[in-house]
Amino acid sequence: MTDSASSSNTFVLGEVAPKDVRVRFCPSPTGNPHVGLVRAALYNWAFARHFGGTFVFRIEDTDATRDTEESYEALLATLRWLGLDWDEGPEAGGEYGPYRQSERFDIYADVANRLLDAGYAYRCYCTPEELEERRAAARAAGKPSGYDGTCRDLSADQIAAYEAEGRESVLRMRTPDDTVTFTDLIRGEISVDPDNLFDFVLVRANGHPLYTLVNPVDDALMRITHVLRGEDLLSSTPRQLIVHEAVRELGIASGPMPRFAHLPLVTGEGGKKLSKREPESSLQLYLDRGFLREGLLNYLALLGWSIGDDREVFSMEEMAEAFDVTQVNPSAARFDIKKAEAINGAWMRQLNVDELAERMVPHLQEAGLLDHPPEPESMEILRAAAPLVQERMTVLDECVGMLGFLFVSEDAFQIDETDAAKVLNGESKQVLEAARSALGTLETWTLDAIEEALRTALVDELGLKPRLAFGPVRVAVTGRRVSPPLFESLVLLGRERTLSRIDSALVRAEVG
RNA sequence: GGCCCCGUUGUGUAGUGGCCUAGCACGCCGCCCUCUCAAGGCGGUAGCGCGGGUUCGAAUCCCGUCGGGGCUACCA
Repeated sequence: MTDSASSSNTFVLGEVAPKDVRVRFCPSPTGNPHVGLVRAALYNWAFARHFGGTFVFRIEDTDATRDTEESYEALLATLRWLGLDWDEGPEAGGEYGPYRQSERFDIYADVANRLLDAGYAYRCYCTPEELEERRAAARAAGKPSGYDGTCRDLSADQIAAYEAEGRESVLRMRTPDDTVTFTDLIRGEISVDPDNLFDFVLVRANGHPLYTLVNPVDDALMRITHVLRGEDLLSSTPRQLIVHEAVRELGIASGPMPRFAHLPLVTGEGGKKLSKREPESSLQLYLDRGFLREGLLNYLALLGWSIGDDREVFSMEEMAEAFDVTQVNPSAARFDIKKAEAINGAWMRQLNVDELAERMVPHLQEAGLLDHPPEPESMEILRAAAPLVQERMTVLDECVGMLGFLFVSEDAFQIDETDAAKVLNGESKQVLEAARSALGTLETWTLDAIEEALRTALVDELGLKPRLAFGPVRVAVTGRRVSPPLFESLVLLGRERTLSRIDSALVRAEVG
């Protein structure tokens, strides 16, 4: 280990032994998993694996009006698919469970009561309308618009009066009159003075706990040592630190305070935070297009972190080995689909061909080109075709356009109209006729024989430039101007289908 | 409005006071290779937001300024 790495470790770990590191990924199950979420999961995973610690997966489903079971399922499926394995959490268990907060409401109720009894929190009877009015006034006056403390020190009589009135109340945390300071592992010291810390709601009027309570409480109870999360949560950290201290003072939890690292936001086109409503943020989109898990993860890792050495393509094992949270770039990173595709392309080329063939199967099935399961003969063709398209694809779904001609039935075979218009015109007729007769009389259907026959007939005898010679044949047989190498394609297609497609194209050329 | 964070080519980054006339990758442009498209090779384009300090020396430290972003809920 280098000197700088060991000093960085001291800074990051403090008194925590590497194996005792505990981090968590705790999304709320609303909507589709998006790229920012996955990046956070990845960094937490890498951090845990780097130190040989524990990666906890927790579901923050405390808002019944927004959380959905589908989203929960999608979250699990996504992490599983990506290979970001968790040590504790849903379906994995663990000694600090349950890991779905909706199953922990009794715990939060107990903590809330103890906070109230000990005076760390108090009941607030302000109505939403009243709050909104005062907020607007404060804002208009150029002052901070946080809670003004109206119910902070209510007398017993006032409380009785409100209760008699039938007013509902929320539970509010009483924020101490001290500056809150903490050291962010990425950004350094951050402090907020008491004038900007306001009493915040812990429990709704309906008795359901809020994130402000459950997040720090569970982090404390689950003995989380490091919190790596998005920068959008930076301003809630001082409040959480206050709750952490309170639960420790009350003996509800013990252990060191967690250290925080706020990851840079992942932004979209306009430089704004990528919200889960925007389609390009949806992970599903990238899965459908056939991004490789290795490529997607690799690209996401690059959004805010670098492995150094002028190197960008690396495995998750290599990332875990090298990951240092203090080296994460604090500024927001823009999601660049072109770069993501380039990294994915690098992984595509790195895959062994049988693996590549396997991974193309679902995409070909989705397009109706392969059966469930695929016929053995089809798999043979696919495996033979894989090396031909491997360096021509950036995402798996491109195999549908690139290899469809090999699997489509003859009556469903279609030629791209735009390509046909450019290449299959009147002049191409003699090319196709020459190709037809050269291939028709071929004794053996092999790569060398096909190439020689075609070159002789079209290039030598007709005197055509190669691109003009092979273009019409390519379109006639594969249906597109862009295809795998022609001669190899013909070998895989077979003599019969090749000749019949050329015949069809000839008919078409005559009509056109 | 208030609070907080951030600021190296179009994008992601390397850089932690001299190795920087700022490196790498993607993108873009050109050339080579070539049966298409890719891949590959070669070359080019473009950056330390600005202004002050500190220092023999600053992309690196300090201050200010401008710009961008986040938060500002009985969401997380």
